Amino acid sequence: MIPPVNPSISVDCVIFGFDGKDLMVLLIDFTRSQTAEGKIVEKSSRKLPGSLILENEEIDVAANRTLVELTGLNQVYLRQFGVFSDPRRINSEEDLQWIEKAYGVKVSRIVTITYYALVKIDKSILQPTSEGEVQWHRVQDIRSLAFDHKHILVKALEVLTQQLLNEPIAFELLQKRFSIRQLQNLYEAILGFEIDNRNFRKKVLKLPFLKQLEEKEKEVAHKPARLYKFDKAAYEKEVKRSRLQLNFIRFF
Amino acid sequence: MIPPVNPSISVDCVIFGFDGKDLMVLLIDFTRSQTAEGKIVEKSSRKLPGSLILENEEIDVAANRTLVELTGLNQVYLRQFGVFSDPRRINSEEDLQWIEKAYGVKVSRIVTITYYALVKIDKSILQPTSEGEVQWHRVQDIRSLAFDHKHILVKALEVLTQQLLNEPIAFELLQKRFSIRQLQNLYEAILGFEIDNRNFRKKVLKLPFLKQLEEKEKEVAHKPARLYKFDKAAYEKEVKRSRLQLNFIRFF
DNA sequence: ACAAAAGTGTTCTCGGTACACCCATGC
DNA sequence: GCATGGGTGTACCGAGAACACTTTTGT
Repeated sequence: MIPPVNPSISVDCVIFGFDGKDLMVLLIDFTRSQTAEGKIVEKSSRKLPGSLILENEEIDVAANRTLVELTGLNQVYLRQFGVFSDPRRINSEEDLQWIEKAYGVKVSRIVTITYYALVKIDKSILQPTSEGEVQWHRVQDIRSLAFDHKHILVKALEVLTQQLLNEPIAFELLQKRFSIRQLQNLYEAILGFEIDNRNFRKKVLKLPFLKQLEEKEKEVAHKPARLYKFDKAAYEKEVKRSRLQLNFIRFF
Repeated sequence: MIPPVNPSISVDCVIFGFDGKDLMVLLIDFTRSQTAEGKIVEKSSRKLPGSLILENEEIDVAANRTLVELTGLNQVYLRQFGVFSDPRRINSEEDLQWIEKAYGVKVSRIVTITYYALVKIDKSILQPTSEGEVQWHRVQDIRSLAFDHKHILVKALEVLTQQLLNEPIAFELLQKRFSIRQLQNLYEAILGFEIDNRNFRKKVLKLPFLKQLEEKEKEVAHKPARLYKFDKAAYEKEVKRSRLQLNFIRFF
C-alpha cells in the first residue's frame, strides 16, 4: 500500500558538491507534456530534486529520503534554509498536471520547505529516477530552472556563503583527506574572491580541529602536499570551551 | 464569506519585547475543555500566538497578520527561523478538538512555520483575542507552554542570540531614541553575561550607523545620558561597502 | 634542468581586553 | 553634600593584511 501524501507541503533539496575547482549542484532533467485544445504542449527544463511529504513524515526525514533516493548517500550534511510559499509559485497548468501525474494526487497550492545538502561528489552514485536524468551542473553555468527553483538556488547560495564563514562545513564537500590548497580552492570558489595563500595557511593551521596526517599527495608533478583531516570531536570540544565575547559582535 | 483555510500548515510567532531590564515574550492564556467518557477534561496553559494559514496566503503574510491582530503593530521586524513538523507535535485529543473548534475545520497533523518578531513594548497595544488573554511574560520565568511551544521558544532564543551578534537588530527592541546603557542592558539580558561598559561604548560609538542626538535624558536623579538613534540608511550603505575578508572566517 | 605547485616569515596596523576614577544631576 | 548612574583613557596583546622567494617532486 502506498502511504498517503500531503498534497500541500513539499521539500526541495539543493545538493551541492565540489569537484576541486567549481561548486556543483545536482539537477533533474524533466519534460512535461500536456494536451490542451488539441495541441500538445511540451516543455523541457531542469529542476531541483524534491518530493511531496508523506502524512506522518517529519520534514527532515522527507528531505533525507529525497537525498538517499537520488545519491545513495545517507548521513550527509543537510540543512533547512527556507520556506517558499507564494501561492502562484507553481503557476502553469502543465506543471500542475505533471505533479499530479507524478504523485497520483490532486494538488493546487504547494508550500515547499527547502534544504541544502553538502556531499562528497566522488562518493555519490547517481540513481536513475522516474522523473528524468540526474546530473551535476556547475552552479555558475545555470541560467534558468523550472518553477521557482532558480530563486531557491540563489537563496541557498546566500545561506551557504554565510554558513561557510561561520561554521566548518567546508569539510563536508571535500574528501576525508585533503590538502590546504584544496580547502582554499573551495573557499575561493564559494566566496568568489582570491585569498592570500600564506595568510590562509597561517589561519587554518592554527585551528585545533585540523589534524595533519603522515601521508602526502602521490604521483603529482610537483612538490606533494601534506594531507589533513577534520576532527569533528575536537571541534565540538572547542566550541563548548569558547566563551562569547564582545569580539563576537560584528555587523559587517 | 470566510476565506478557506489550509488545515495542515500554520504559523507561530515568538514576539519579543524588552522592558529595559528583561527580555519579554507575548503569550496567550487559553483553556481547553473536552467531554470524554462523561467526564469534563479541562486544561489551562499558555501558547504562542499563531494561526493556520489561508489558502492563497503567503506564509510571511500570515505571520504578519497574526502579529497585527495581536499587537496592532504593523511593519515590525519579523523573521522566519524554523519549521516544526513532528507528526505528533499536537498529540492530545483535547488540543486537536480545540483547534478544530477555533478554526471550524477538521485537522489532523499540522506543520508549523515559526517566526520571531521584535517589537517596541511601549508601542504595542495588546488586542483582546477570542483565544484568551494576551500578556507579556519574562522569558526567564517561563516554565512550560502548550503543544511544543516551549521547544519553539528555545529555538527562537538561540537564533535571536546569533542574530544579535551579527546584525543590528537590537534597535528593533529599543525605543527610537536610547542611551548606550540601555543598549548594553539589552545585550547583557539576551547574551546572559556582563560586558565591560568602557569597551562597549568604545565599540558601538565607532559604528557609523549610530547617530548621536542633541537631546539628553531628563528628570533622572543622576547625570543625564546622551541619546542616540539607529540610522538604517547608513547601515545599509556600510554593508554594501564592506568587502568580505579572511577576517570573516570565524568558527567559534 | 625545468615546470608546477607546495610551503614559509616579517612588519605593520587595528581591534579587543583589562582596569579605576571623575562628572552631572535630583533630592 | 550625597547618592546615583553616566562617561572617560591607557597599556598590552593577538590576529589580520600585505608581500616574494625557496623547496620538492615528475618528466
